[in-house]
Amino acid sequence: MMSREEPEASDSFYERVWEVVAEIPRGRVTTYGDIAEYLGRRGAARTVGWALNEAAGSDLPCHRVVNRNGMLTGKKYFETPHVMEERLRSEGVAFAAENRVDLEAHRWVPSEELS
DNA sequence: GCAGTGACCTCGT
DNA sequence: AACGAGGCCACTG
Repeated sequence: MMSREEPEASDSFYERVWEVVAEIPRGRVTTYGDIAEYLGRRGAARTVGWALNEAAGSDLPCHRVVNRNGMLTGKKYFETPHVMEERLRSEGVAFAAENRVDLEAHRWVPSEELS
């Protein structure tokens, strides 16, 4: 059989999530729901969070993924709760409130940015 | 194959 | 406005 190795191709839903997260530009943020909807699983926002949990500690910019309100719900899964906010601030992401980014100003929707 | 898990989302009180 | 409960979906044991 032909060994067709495609780095872009992903078998599991998790790996697809990681592919999308890896494409999030610096200084931008997206939501769990947007990623799930882009992958064709509109109700799988929780599963997206699962995928990021598996990716914790990897090179993926999982700090750029927030919930519908722009809150950093996953910050406690980082090395320290401050890492997520520090990284976002260092990238130029503005905060609308404590644990809440300015989603309107930095929102990045994969279905609109990716083909 | 069933039951449990969870970094979400929405509705009802 | 704050709190609780249910629904949704992918993965593991």
